[in-house]
Amino acid sequence: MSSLPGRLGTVDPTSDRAVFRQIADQLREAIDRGRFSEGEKLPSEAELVEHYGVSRMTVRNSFSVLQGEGLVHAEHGRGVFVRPRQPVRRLASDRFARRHREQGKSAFLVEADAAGSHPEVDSLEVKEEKAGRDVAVRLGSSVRRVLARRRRYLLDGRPVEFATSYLPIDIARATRIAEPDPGPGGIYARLEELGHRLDRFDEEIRARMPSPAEVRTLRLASGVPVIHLIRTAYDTDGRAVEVCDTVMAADAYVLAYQLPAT
Amino acid sequence: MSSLPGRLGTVDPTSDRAVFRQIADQLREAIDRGRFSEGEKLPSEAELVEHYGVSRMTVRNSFSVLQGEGLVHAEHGRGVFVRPRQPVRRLASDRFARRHREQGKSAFLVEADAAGSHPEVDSLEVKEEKAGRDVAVRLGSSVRRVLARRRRYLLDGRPVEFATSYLPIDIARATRIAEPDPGPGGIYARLEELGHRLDRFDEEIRARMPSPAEVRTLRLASGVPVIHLIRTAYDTDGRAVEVCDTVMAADAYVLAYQLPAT
DNA sequence: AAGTGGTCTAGACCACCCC
DNA sequence: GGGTGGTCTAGACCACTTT
Repeated sequence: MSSLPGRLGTVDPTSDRAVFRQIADQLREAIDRGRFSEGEKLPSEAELVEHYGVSRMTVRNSFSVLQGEGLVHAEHGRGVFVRPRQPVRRLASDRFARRHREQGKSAFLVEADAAGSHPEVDSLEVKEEKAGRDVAVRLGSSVRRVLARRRRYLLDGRPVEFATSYLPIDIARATRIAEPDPGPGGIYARLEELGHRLDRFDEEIRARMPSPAEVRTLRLASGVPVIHLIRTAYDTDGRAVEVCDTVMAADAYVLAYQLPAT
Repeated sequence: MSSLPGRLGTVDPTSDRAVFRQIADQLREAIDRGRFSEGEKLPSEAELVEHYGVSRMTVRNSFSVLQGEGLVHAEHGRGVFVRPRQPVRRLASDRFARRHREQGKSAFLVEADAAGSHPEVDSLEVKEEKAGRDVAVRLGSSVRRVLARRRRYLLDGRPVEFATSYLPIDIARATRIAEPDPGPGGIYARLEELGHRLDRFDEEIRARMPSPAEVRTLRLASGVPVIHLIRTAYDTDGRAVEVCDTVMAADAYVLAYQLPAT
């Protein structure tokens, strides 16, 4: 006989709770209690069909519940696995402090190296374009054209973040900012050299399910939301000099802020 | 004939892309382009079965894709509807500033009133308990027992946030903090009166799919993630005096932080 | 070749909502 | 009562992974 009865119970077809929910409940509890550990393969659909005496669609339905919760993921031809918790990248609110800018390398690379991960940046694209609505609202409606700097960040080969910086064209055109490599300290260092001493950042944070495009770009498993962060940088004249739009795989990030209790 | 051809196309069963994904793509695009507006009912399963010439499960499968993306929600016996954008509550990083504490009412009530919404707080529970691991880590491992203050926040009848404050028992026991109504300015005002002048807050932000319990408590639609915020308050002695664990319906919130570019 | 999940069909019965 | 979504069955064929 199957060894499943040891880890899973039975279902009650007469219960008010749908059978596929009962199965999902049992699998969820087994995972929570560690009876299936991270990365471990769950019983196959066929095994569960046999164990519970239900049709295959019922079993698949219960898997889809767990996938929606981000608890498991399916691999075609291999099985359904307990989703391992991802290595988490911690983003501190002082990550743009001037003192971190003095070194040559970007915050992302330095940080990841320190954490023992292998960081990469790809899909670098720098181009002029028309400011979208969200960008124009934040840079000021007089800004029609912007320089957009897009890049994707990867950790140990896994895409974790996709970011686009938008800068008013009158500030960025024909400067080092418009080049793929903006040089040591990144674009913030260049902005300050251009006379735009940075004064403060506004950050807006939302969370939502990803669009199909985001699922592709970040290779997101089902049941993984994204954190959408929009940062606006202001210089000491109060002018918005950059809007950075960042979409992060939520299972890879913790954002940390330190606030004074003024 | 059905009037659907005007808003929806046809599918290609020989395509590599699964039929239910093609249908989901078309519905998504129609929604994005406003051919179905917020709150509007999508064609019924039966209509789509007829229009596309596929089985009902295929249509349902495409609906479930869109539900997972948080784009639509189904109402039993009524239909499938385009999810309206929720009224959004903006949480500013200075919401705990001392100047906001002088008034009598809680930040939540004042803010919501100002925004023209009807705020409520319920499920108020105040009790002593053993500090959980996450709480003990932040309050300091010497803190074994805590006072827990739980409450749920609603906006216009919709639950949007569930929060629990944990305070070291030696600070909170037998004070106004241990009462359901902690009085004007809330527990932070009481903490300061007790000699714990607040110095700073640490906030950690994560996003993930909700647990079944959170789905119930916040009456979350499928495809809506939660924002999980853990705030630790420190007094001027550097002691952690409160940990507040907050779970928010992600579609109801934007978190806003203002950071100095030091 | 065997086992796995991915897609799809064609039905069935039920529970809920609205007229 | 008629329309809607919710659940479930019992098959079928396919694509992918592993042996």
